[in-house]
Amino acid sequence: MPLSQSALITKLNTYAPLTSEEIASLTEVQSKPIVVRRGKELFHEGQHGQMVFIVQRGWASSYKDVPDGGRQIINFAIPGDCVGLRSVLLKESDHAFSALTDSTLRTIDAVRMTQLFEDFPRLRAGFLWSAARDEAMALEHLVGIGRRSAISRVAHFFLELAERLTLVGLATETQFHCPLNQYVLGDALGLSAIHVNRVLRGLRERGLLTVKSGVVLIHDLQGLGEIANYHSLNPRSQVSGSSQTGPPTQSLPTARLPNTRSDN
Amino acid sequence: MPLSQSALITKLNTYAPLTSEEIASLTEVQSKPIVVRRGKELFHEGQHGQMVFIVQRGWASSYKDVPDGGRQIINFAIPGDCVGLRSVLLKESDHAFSALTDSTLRTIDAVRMTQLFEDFPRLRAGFLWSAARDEAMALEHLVGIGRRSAISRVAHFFLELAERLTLVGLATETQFHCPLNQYVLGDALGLSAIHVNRVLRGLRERGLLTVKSGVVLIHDLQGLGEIANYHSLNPRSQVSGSSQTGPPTQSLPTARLPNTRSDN
DNA sequence: CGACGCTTTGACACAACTCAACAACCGTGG
DNA sequence: CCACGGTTGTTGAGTTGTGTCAAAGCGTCG
Repeated sequence: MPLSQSALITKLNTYAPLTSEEIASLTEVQSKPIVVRRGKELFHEGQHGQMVFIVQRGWASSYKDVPDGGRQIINFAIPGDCVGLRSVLLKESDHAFSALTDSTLRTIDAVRMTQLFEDFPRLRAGFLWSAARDEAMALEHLVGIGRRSAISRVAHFFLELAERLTLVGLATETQFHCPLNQYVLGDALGLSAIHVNRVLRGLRERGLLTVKSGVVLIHDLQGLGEIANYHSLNPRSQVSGSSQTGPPTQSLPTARLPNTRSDN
Repeated sequence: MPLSQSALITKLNTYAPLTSEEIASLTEVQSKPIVVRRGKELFHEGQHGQMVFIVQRGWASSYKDVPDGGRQIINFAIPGDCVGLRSVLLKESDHAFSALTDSTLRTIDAVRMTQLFEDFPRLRAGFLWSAARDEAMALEHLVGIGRRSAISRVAHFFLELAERLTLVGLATETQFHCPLNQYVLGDALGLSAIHVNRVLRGLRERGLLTVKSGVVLIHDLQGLGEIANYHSLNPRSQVSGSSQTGPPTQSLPTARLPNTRSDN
């Protein structure tokens, strides 16, 4: 069984060990591998998406277009990731999904997915748990864009990416391949591509991280963790961004409580 | 049955009509109403939150603190809203949750919730659908903060709020009560309170919207919809922000595709 | 070789933040 | 009744982070 196939299983196993029957059924409901070229739109916002995609090889992204011509990337999907669960629940997709590189994916039809979940409640629980985890990442993303400086955002992004890639064996402690150019990074981080460039230069000059021809080198995990104030998704591999070190990059406003009675 | 109690049921009914047995059980698993003062923290980030909160009266907020002293509000909970489902799935909460006004809530214990979902799959489906809807809102929020100008964000925020409040009978077409001060708004919208003030002035001067002593008055729904580029959560009550009208407030960068082959 | 995609840099503009001060409002207590 | 402090809203002046525009450098590939 190829790595990328087992990636999803490994992930679900983290939640609760799967029986061989569950694994067999999960494999069985999946379509044959689909190979797509980079740029291929798998589904668009508003589409009545009745299927889930599982990435086996390559990178993809979930995003929303804004009418002014820009877009916001919500999440990058890497091998082992499952995209579109929420779209199935909502009957129509609230975001678009495209391949960033040439990729291989499998799909699961919504109906078969539903059936699978009825037959194997533990699989349902596992998928829900995985979806909850993705949502937690999206929230962290929200906080980053809303309340963190550009440099902190970028540092945070690469740390999270490194951790995710490590989980599926696509990164070592200090380096990984990353096919995202600065335009794409900008769209993900809510920055202009040019500013991404400046921030990357800053990180490079501080000796923290280098991005060169599609390869990310992490020179100073600790230092990055401090700038990013990164908290690992996995409790064990905590980077421990010491919360009191260094001058705050930027001080941000704290809200006082509203002083209103409830009269609803 | 008080309005606020029926709000959740109404919401779930939108997904699929509930039987009286389902309604009875849903009511039965809930705790007695809990009355809290404004500022009360219901749970904090990282807490092993084994319960779900349902707001009956008052306003609350989900948020994450950032170490620099700022925070990002993820969502406001209004009567009928259910908070903490994801926390139950993840075993620990990825955000904090506090009352913004004096409020009344009910809780559902995680264990009883699980049992309820096993007994009534349609209730489970309803809750999941509701959660998916909340997440769709959070994503829209993400896009707003990442890719929209301040004025567009604020306009969008109030339109969405108006729609949500209308659904539970707490707003009319043109006005509603809103206990959020400018500091809180800033924390939600990724802006400083002072800038919120300036943006509100802008909206007022354009004759679009007024906020005065806790009451929001919408003067020009159409105009707001255009600035916000708002798309209704409910397909029927579309505000139809005409996508081609007016000069773009701000033009934003579009990413080109990365030119990298997949070699994962 | 030229075309293309991507990165890098500089100069400049502007949106949003900070600091500081003041005004309006409200409940409390003298 | 008025003085008071606390909270919130308003405004101005100055700063800064980030976006825009423009141009050049540099691999890679056909």
